[in-house]
Amino acid sequence: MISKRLSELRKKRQWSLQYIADQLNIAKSTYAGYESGYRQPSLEAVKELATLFGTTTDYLLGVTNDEQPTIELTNAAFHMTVDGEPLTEDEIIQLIAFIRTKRELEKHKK
Amino acid sequence: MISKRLSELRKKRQWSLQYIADQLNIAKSTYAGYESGYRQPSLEAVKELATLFGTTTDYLLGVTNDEQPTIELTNAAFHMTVDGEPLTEDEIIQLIAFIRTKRELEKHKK
DNA sequence: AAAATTGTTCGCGATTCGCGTACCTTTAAT
DNA sequence: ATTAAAGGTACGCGAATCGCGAACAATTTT
Repeated sequence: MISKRLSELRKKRQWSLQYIADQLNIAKSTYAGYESGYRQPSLEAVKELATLFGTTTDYLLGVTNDEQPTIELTNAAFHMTVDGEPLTEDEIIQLIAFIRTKRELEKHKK
Repeated sequence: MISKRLSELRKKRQWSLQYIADQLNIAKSTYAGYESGYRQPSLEAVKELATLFGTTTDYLLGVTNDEQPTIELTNAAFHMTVDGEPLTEDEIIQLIAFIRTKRELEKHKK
């Protein structure tokens, strides 16, 4: 799974194997091994690759299929901030209501 | 890092080494090695551990420090949904404005 | 078409894995 | 209090896997 993800991400960015190897300070053949599935990257390498590609380790490992995670706001199983300030329970509720109301209005406009 | 995280999460849940070992189908000593730092789990094991603990691999690996990720809404580097429907760019902008305005009003109320 | 860059594969030595085992500590049962 | 059971820690062993360098093919650049 990770080999597929790495290969996709690298090609999308048009980066060479050598470039990535240089960024992580590993041999080209080592990184090539990750993509071919011949080798598995260390946990440390996985972290660095996620950072380099601007994605999450969950995506690289295939825990999730979203390169940028998708968040369902009605499941408050996570924390949100605006301008660094955490949202309160109430604010989240109002926010969801705001979106729902707006959508309801749009629907009738048609 | 991962050893520290695993240890914390397990203790918080009051699970035994054996219990986790059974869940992942590995030897108790193998999992114990993860917590002591004597061994590193395979990528597959990391995935399963994240699922078992209901957290993310990013947290286990120390990419993030939030067991439940914190999302800054003004960085739209991710996707959001309400009732399964993705939010549009505009909706996000309005939503942030909504929160900011509300906070501004609160401030003056005091 | 020659040179340079990129990508693929593989053998080697070194490292690290997972397991079983042994042992100590803590908890539960009698 | 004594014993049994369960939880936790440490380590040796054989097997598996790592990272690297090297050799070579494929592609791109000059």
